[in-house]
Amino acid sequence: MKGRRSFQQSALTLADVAREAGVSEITVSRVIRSKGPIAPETRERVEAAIRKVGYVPNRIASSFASAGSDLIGVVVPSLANIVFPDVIRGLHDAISGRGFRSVVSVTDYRMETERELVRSLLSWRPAALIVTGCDHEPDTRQMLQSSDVTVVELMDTDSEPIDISIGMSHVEAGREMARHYLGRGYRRFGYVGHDLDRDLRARKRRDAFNATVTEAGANLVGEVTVPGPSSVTAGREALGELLATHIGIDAVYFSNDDMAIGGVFHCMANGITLPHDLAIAGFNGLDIGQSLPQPLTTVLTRRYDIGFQAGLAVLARFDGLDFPTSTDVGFELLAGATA
Amino acid sequence: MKGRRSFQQSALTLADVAREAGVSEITVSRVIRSKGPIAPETRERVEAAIRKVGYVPNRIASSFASAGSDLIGVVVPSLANIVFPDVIRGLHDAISGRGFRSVVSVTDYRMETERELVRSLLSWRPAALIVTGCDHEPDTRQMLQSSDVTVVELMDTDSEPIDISIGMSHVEAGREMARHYLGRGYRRFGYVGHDLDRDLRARKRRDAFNATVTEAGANLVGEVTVPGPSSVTAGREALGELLATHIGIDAVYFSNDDMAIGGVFHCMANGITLPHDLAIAGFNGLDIGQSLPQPLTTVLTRRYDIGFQAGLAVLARFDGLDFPTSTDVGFELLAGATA
DNA sequence: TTGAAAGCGCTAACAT
DNA sequence: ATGTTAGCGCTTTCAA
Repeated sequence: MKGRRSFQQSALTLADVAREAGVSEITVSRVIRSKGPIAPETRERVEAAIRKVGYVPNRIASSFASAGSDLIGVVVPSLANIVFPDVIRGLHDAISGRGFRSVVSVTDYRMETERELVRSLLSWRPAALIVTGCDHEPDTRQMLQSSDVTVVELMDTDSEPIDISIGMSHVEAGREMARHYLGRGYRRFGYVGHDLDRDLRARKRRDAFNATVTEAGANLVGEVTVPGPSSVTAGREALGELLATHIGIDAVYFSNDDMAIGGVFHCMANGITLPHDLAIAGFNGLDIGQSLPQPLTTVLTRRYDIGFQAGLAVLARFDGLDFPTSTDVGFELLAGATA
Repeated sequence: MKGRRSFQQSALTLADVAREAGVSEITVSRVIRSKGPIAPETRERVEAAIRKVGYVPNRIASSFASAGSDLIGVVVPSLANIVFPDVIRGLHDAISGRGFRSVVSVTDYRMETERELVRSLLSWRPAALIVTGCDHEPDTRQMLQSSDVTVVELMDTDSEPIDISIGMSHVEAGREMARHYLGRGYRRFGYVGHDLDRDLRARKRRDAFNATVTEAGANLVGEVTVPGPSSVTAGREALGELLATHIGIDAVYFSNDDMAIGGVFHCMANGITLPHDLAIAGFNGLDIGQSLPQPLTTVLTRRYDIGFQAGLAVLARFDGLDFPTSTDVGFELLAGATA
């Protein structure tokens, strides 16, 4: 059976390899890091010795000695839908080749949790810290600012960045969908969302949507928000509730595609014809929404790109290069067929 | 602007806090780790000093000194659908409270990549290494076996575990769906899948399904597999292709729910009535499939549980407790309405 | 191109 | 309840 505490490991060290190869520790170290001048012959001998004894370098020790790690701390609010996994995919594709690894933590949309995770991740002396959104507790902001690590704020470019921000304007996305609806003649609106006290970007979109339709003199007839996270099931049920309790709604804005797809399913199951009887729009542009018999009207977000750009930003900083303070990856309104 | 290389950090150390609080370094260390006896009065003084100077502990140094980290290496094949994020959610919920962090890496279903990631993660002296599946390159298996870390293999219990395995039988899942179809009188089967050379668990399900229907004397009429990863769009197109090139198929087994939901959408868009004209079944029991106007026939997998149990296994080992070598979390056939 | 010496910041083990 | 000592395995700096 395996050792229990995971700790004490194959106690092989540089010294063991050095002895085997008949060189000094520092030479082995140089070979491993491909740093400094090494005679080809020496390199081969050392590499053979490493293979022979089965040496696994100790990154804890090397990070310690060089006062910094190749870890990148990542703080996301949720892994419950595909949005943040998409971001992380993009990040990995940018950084993996350079040997960086991500340490992912999840806040569950709680600001206090974010603060503790940032504190904890900072203690790993990461090469960078990537957080979600631009709204943080004062303490969190303070820690991020006063630490010397590269900080990347993702998703949202509606506020001043701490260091580097990469994302899009959620205010603009909400406005854009409102304009789309208004342009198609819809006037009596409903909203179906999830927990807006926590998901501040969804709130921004809704507020901007509401402001825009109100300015245009249209009506906000009703709103249903579910207490928990977004899901297809929640969207389906919430639309049922909205339509049961409010009459005359001709278009519904959903907090995201998961919720909106649930709305589409409610309509399918209840003989409501889209977009004739009701218009539906979401946010994110998920593959599944575009694969529906009638493609979902939505806003395509470039989630993978956001993660990838974040990775490039970290690499640029690591290499001592400049990177723009704020990068707007933009979004695209997909007209679809549901509105 | 921020320091570029992320490295040199607020050079505060235990010594600074110790000086401020008028105690020794080890006392500060004990307060931080809540370890060993500390006078309440001393604790307060130290905590005040930590706050005053803004000390952030150095986990690299502490891991180094104590010969092991609180990091848990996680190797998954993909983050492109919700399955592995669900696993990671479960894992986080089990371990976060104890201060463990996960270092997530993605193989993209490549065995060679898995080997390199395992090698790299091992060098962090992790508290545990969590990998996906029970099929690995000989080198990988060797590294995992000879290292002293706790190894947890996820998802698949169809082979002998290296150390601890948590999952379900994919062979049994494939058989079960075949029996379900056969029991309902279907006899002419099709299969729609994604890249089976890489996704070995999907392959196990298909092979078991095929074997079972063949034993029953039923026909495997045709199969379409797409080269890339699974997706709703791919499933929709692939079913179109299958039906265009093979006649007389009355039931299709999909490699997973993403693909199957695409199949459902193809049917919706082409006037194919489920399950009268065609039966469809998937695998995973995603929320969205169950929210369809006709709930998808599928096998519910306990992904979150698998991750959570993996976390419990790691904690148990860390605490020097036993944990079962193999845990089968089982699965549940959801009859749904599409088959 | 290679090596020797020093030390990174913390914790384990052993006093007191 | 607190302190002293030693050292974890590597990299940095300086020397040869």
